[in-house]
Amino acid sequence: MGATMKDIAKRTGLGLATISSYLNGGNVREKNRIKIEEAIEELHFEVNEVARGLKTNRTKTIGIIIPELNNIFFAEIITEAEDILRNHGYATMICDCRSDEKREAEAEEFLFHRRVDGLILMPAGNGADGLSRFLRAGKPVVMIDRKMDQVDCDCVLVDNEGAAAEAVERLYQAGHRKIGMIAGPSDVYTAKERLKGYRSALKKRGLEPEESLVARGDYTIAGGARAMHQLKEQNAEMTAVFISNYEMTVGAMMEINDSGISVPEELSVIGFDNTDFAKASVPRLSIVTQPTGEIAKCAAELLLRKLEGETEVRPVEGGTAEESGEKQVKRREAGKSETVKLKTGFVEGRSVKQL
Amino acid sequence: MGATMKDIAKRTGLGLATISSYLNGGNVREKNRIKIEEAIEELHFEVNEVARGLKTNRTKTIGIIIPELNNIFFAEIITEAEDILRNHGYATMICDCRSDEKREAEAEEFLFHRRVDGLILMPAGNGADGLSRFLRAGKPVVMIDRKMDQVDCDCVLVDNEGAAAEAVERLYQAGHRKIGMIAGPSDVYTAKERLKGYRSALKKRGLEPEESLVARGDYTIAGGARAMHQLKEQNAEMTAVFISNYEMTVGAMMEINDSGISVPEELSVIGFDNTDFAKASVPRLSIVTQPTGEIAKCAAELLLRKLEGETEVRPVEGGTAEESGEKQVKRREAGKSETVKLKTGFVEGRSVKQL
DNA sequence: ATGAAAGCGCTAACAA
DNA sequence: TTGTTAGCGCTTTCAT
Repeated sequence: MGATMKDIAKRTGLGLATISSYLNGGNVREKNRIKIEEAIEELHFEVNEVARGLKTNRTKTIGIIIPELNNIFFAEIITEAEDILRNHGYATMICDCRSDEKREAEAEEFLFHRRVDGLILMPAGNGADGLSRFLRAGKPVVMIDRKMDQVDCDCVLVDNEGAAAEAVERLYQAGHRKIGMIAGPSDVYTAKERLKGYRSALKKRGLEPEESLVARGDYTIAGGARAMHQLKEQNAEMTAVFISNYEMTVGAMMEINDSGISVPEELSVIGFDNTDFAKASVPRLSIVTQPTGEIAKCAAELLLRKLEGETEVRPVEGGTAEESGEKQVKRREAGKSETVKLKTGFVEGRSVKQL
Repeated sequence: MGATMKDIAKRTGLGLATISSYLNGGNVREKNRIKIEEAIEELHFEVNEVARGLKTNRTKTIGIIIPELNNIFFAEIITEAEDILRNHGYATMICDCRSDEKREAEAEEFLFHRRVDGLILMPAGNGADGLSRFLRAGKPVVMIDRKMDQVDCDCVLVDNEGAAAEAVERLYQAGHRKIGMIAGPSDVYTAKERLKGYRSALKKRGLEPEESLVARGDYTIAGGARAMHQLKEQNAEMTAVFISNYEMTVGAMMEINDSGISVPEELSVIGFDNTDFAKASVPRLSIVTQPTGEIAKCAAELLLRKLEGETEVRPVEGGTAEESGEKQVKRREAGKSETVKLKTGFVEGRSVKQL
């Protein structure tokens, strides 16, 4: 086993409190400081954060629960969040629950037992029971990409409705009138919002949303391909399609390519997420993008603010200062839960034809 | 604060040891079991794994250090590894070091202070100093996708050389003779191996590897695009190209599309990794694939075996039994470090033209 | 500025 | 089977 503070104390002839004080940046006489540092060096001492956590009741660890790590949208958020949190001394324990409610509940319990100080989660299910233990224990929870009315916690959302509406409006502007949509699962928050945006954009232009123009996918590649197939079968006159998440965009493109449809000549396409794929597609895809970095930043900051007791959360070094003009903060109850809704972006490609 | 074992003891009138015994699956009289369970229920007791970890000196936590979480290859490995480890009661702390040696060293220190029981890492740098503390403390380390002779720890590798050679051989078989390669950074282990494979495959066929046919990328999208550009500039007669990682494949495809080169008519292409992208490309890309699931499984199992003291590591439920025929285990020193080298796969697309 | 001592929530002897 | 007790390595009063 490694050396402990006790060993350092013995070695230097100093008391435990002095060592502790030194380790925590307290004042120590110069002479002693040197002695301590020598002892630490010789004994290879390294603090035991576990013991510290037990004593202070703060593990400096954040739990993150996501539906799929193996998904660029989530992975990007995690990368950024982990970076910010670690810069503030917090470790992150990530649990991938494979979009499964049961696994999600297990992850909540698992992380609670490990006494994480806070939680960032993107719920797969709708049940929020598992969160109660965190809330009861006064541990902050930030929800991402989903909104649950029964739960009182901070939320970081994206303007999904607006994003979908914008995509449709762009297609309308380009002269399209028969605009299809590949929608997501009817029980997923973001999917509902995006569908709402599609419909409202059409209505705004006096077009009646036709049921046949909406195909349900399940946010997977295979589902996207199926939905695309169905859409073409049912709508010979359709000239454009809006696909409402990344995986389905990939699937739809596969189907489009396989069936020899040429984009944008025969069909205009607006996809979702992942600039890389969009850029490498032929032709370059026009897509709605989500501000993954901003999402992570907001979530981490919301959490840190509660954790550090509302004291200033220093901006992470190197973080670009004021790009947050696009942030709309909506306070719900003073001092209580906050909901932040972020704007989406749009990357222009060559997959939309001007009619 | 939540209830502790002491509270349960008081509430039931039993001793601490009895509660502990109950919690750890020991024998407790039926009557008492019920009393304990009632108390746990009423007091909302949940074990404190931090305290347990302090006492037992085992945190049941594994550290994972990777160059980029935001990278499908790594993300897939993590997903799988996290799943297996959690099924064995281990949490995972993931540190993304952004391919930066300094961050990597920080991560090692960070995780050690948190007393992780073991480490899985894919080193960004070549310095292995940070690992010594783990090795000295007797904590198992498994290295993935990289081999460092100075370090004595388990390794899980992929037959990179063989994979590259196979790709080149396929191009040769299709009649190509001027075969280019987009290689990775000259200081990265996998990149070196893949380049070696390219060269040996050519030599085997009596072709002398020409320097101009190899362009160096840096394993990024932008680098892949640049390398592709350079390759075409320098080699008008080149009829095929092998691209040696996923990001560069995306970049190269972007460049190819932008410059109007048609695949495979004018140029045959074999890419690397990520089946989804390959399938959604036009035409479908032929690619070398890496067995991410197997890599994760091997790494996790190697770790668990050391952790659980060489006792049987139960296969995770649902894991397909004997697909491991392709696994070549090479013992280096009995009972000491093991190196596992896994075979790559190949997905046939339509990006290679038969000449 | 430094030391002594108590205790965070748990496990593990050892006794009973 | 169950209870008592002593720590795991640290922080934190409270003295000095």
